[in-house]
Amino acid sequence: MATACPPRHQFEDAEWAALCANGAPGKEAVSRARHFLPGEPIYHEGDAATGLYCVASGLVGIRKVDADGESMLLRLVRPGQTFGYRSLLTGTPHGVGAEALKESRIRQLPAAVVHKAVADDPAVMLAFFRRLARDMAEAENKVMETVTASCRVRFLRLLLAFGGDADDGMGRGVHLELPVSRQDIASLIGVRSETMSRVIRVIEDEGLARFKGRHVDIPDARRLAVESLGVLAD
Amino acid sequence: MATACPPRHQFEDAEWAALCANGAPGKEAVSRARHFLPGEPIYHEGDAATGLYCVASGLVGIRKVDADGESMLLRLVRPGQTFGYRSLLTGTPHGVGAEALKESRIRQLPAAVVHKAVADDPAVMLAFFRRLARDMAEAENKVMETVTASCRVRFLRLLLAFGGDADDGMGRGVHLELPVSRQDIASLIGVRSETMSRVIRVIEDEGLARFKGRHVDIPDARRLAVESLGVLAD
DNA sequence: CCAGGGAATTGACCTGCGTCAACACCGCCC
DNA sequence: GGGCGGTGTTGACGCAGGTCAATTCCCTGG
Repeated sequence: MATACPPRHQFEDAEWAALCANGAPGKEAVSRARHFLPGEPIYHEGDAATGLYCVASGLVGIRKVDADGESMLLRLVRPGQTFGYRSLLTGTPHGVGAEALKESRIRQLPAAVVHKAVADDPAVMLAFFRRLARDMAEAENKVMETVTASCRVRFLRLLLAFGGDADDGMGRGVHLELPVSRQDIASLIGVRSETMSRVIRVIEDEGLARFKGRHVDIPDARRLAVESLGVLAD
Repeated sequence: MATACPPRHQFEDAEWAALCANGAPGKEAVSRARHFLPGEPIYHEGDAATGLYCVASGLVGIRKVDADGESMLLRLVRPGQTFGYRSLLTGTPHGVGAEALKESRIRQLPAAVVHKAVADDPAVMLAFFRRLARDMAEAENKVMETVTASCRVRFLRLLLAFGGDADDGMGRGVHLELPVSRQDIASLIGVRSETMSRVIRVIEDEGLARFKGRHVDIPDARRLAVESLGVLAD
């Protein structure tokens, strides 16, 4: 998946663009923006939907807690992406919670505006469907991975998803920044934070990557990509 | 709308009903039916979508294989439910495969008919969105479960989902039939079949249920439901 | 500058589940 | 009947990763 995306920070999602184009010419009029601090919840599991959200800047995490209070980070929502559309469109309570992971600026579109846009233009609904289909595919991959792949492999794949695949071709050496805390990373791949530490240590010892705070240096991205495929005994 | 088939086995899904009402008055004309034997594939991962499917009778499994060839059963599709709509509507190749788990009768609606129905009536798209939202919620639950719950608990929950919660109130004693082989059950909860056998043995020893072939007797459904919540101390 | 608190790391220990291998069961065809 | 492939069961064993506890690191506020 080669991603060529320089201007990626604004309205890259089709449905949000459609909504703004459709809902109102002066989109600033209907879309309010709010500020959230790290850890601050945007909505809780079980809440009724009140609108549609879009990350203007910062980072949002979609979280779910199960019966025994165990919580897990299901996915990240990056700048330009919308979220909260599912329960808004189905009219059911949120099945997951959303919270700011970094200081974030979140645009919100009132439910009425969204419903009007959906009613006015059938293409909007299709755009949301596509978005949900992508999320669904990712969820299915996640199920497979957590069952079949070791936590080491899952972490390597996450690194790639974070941009470790941005190989500069020959410059040899990729640098990236972890978007969230290690605890959250652990939660994303479904392991304890202690295990996360150990895995990172092993990966450093193998020379696959170096970790300093949230900075990661990957000397050989190609090798890391190969390792991320799992131990398929050559 | 209920013409051809017996009581509950037909068109219970909103979107399929809408399609038939909408697409053609004489629906038998557009909806072809085919027979599949157990294990027979309906479509493969990576195939392009050619139409929409609905289980008239039998049972269908949605399967996914990962890079190393490991395969896993993601969910079951029961009579009356549609499947294959996702890649049809997004225009992308199937991300998962579908196969008959029992001898099955599958109705198929050509892509053109579905697209016309979607274009004619916006409510159809919404119905599909709702369906996908339900599937997505289940996928998210599955992710959580595989990470947090033991395989014993996951199996108990699956039993409940299979109808073990059909408590007759006072008659004390629920009987149900496993819809698939033990290998497939193992695959559904993401464990090896050997582990599956052992878990079943433990559950029998605890007196939670008795297994004979595909028949299961649950003496105390309430107790099983409690156990399925996990080992939350005292 | 130090104190305090959360994040991260490390160690010791234990167990759930995968793996490998052997075996039992059960329908099916010759 | 007798071999036989597929499905399920059982045993022995190893290890990945969870758990508990102690320690260090880092950041922020006084």
